[in-house]
Amino acid sequence: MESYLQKIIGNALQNMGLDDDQFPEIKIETPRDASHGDAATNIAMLLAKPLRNNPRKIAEQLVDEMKFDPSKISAAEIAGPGFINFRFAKDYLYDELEALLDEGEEYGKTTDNKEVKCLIEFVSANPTGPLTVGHGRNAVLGDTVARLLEWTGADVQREYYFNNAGRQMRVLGQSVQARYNEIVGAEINFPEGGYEGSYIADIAQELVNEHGDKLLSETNEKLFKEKAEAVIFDEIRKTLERMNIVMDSYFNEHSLYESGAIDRVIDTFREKGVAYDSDGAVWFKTTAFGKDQDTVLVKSSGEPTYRLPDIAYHAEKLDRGFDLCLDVFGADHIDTYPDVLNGIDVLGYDKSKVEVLVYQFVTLVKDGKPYKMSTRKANFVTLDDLMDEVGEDVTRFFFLMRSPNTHLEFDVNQAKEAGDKNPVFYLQYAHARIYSILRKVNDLEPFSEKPVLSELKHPSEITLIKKLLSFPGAVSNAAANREPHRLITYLNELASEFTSFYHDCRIVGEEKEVMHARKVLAGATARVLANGLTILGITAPERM
RNA sequence: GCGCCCGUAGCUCAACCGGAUAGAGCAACUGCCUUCUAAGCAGUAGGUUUCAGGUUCAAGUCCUGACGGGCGUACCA
Repeated sequence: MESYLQKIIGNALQNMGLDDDQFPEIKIETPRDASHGDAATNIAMLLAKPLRNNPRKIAEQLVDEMKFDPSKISAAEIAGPGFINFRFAKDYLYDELEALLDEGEEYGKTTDNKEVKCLIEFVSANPTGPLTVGHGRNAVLGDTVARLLEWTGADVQREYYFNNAGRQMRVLGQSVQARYNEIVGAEINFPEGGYEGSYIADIAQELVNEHGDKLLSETNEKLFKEKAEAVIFDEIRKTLERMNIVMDSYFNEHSLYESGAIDRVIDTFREKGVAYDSDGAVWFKTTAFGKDQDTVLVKSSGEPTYRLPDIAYHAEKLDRGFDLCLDVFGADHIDTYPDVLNGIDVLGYDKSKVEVLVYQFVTLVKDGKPYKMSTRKANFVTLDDLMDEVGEDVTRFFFLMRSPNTHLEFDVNQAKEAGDKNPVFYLQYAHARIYSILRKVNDLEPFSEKPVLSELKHPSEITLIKKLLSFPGAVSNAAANREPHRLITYLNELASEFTSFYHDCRIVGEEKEVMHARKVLAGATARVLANGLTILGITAPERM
């Protein structure tokens, strides 16, 4: 419809004696207020200055010149300072509704990102402990953006990047070793800044069960570390699965050292003159890119900082042939992003293929009070705990509810409410309610013939149809902005339009043709709700 | 100090590329269950979009400055 309108407006402008390059892009938007029609353009106002004419006069002339198909557009009106408002013909709505029904589970898919090979890296928590609420937003956001991209035609790979070689992992191994020693009654050497969570003791206990006290002879933490990593990763995978998230690949940072990718970055940086030695360390000349200070790539101890593998990792991803590499991370990592982009740029990659999705922090609120969390101090709330308490659907929904770049207040009390205080149920309830009606109608009346959709003419029916038809646009808008909450906003509006229809128009007991058409409309609504909830990774129950 | 994000109803937040009368939910108030699910619906009330300038036909949205909050600013990840 949008391209159709652009075409007829373009033709009209040419009839007025303007060439293609003499007028700006014709933008079609949906007016906020339904009384302003179904689509509008501001083109007359944009032309007011170049044509040195009153926008309303231009609009009048345009409408005179415009030739539209009455089976698609029923009216074009001039309003306000010079908007041209269009109204869709009912026949158009019925045709599109029929197309929606044909597409079924596929309805809402677009080709915006067709042929785009995309890698999205998210979660990427090192295996030092269970996933926490903080990781939750990352996980759900990443997965849902992945789903949105898939719905718009992209080929998406989900990747988890981790590091099992650093200092933190060593401390983790030492922490487990200390607990092991504690259990078998030997001397405890709990490391400074060690991990205090109870899961550490659980892992140690497992080792005791498997090996008794034979591991007392271990001189370093290696074995303990490996066990901890295996156990923790297993838990992380389970937690993700519970949230409907399945990774396609796990990428170990360490492989970048083995493949020589790290050395190649340093070498190239030296060649290009953006790396130098000083005080025993290797520095990246980030001041050349506008930063206040240069940045250390390799510490004087010989250990690289995380920036170096980050750069090598992004180069590696682009080597794998992705058109788009998305990173999801919290606001605290924002500073590394420019370094990585500048780094791969120096290496000769197209940095426009790398895009970062930053989200702000989550505050867990319970009984009106915020929680402070740290994995190391073990005063965190795990994602599993949260899901146990409020459920998987609610957890996903709450993480997606807000724009990624605002702080998220996760109110556990509100999330726990099974009733009207909880926004998740509103969508699920509308879906279940439709199924309840459909069950009833199917019992009463088996419909074999095609519905007569033109029976749908009540304002609530028409409004609902229009809302259903804007679903693909809502998906593509959410995908383009990488903002799942936009889809939630849409689904809330849809559920609300449905309840108005439910309120105004009965289905069961109506005259046969009307009942049939309304049943089909309700079914289409359930379809769109289900498709939307699928994108969000939330179930669409048939009974509640 | 510098960089990034944010400031919208009592609270939590929407508002697509700058568009027409700034919208929801919660909380408050008034009604509605012998009729398809009341986890719902209809309605009332609630706003100088933090402030001051600027850009233009049009600013919550863009620019400058101030104020307030978050995060970062490590030879930590």
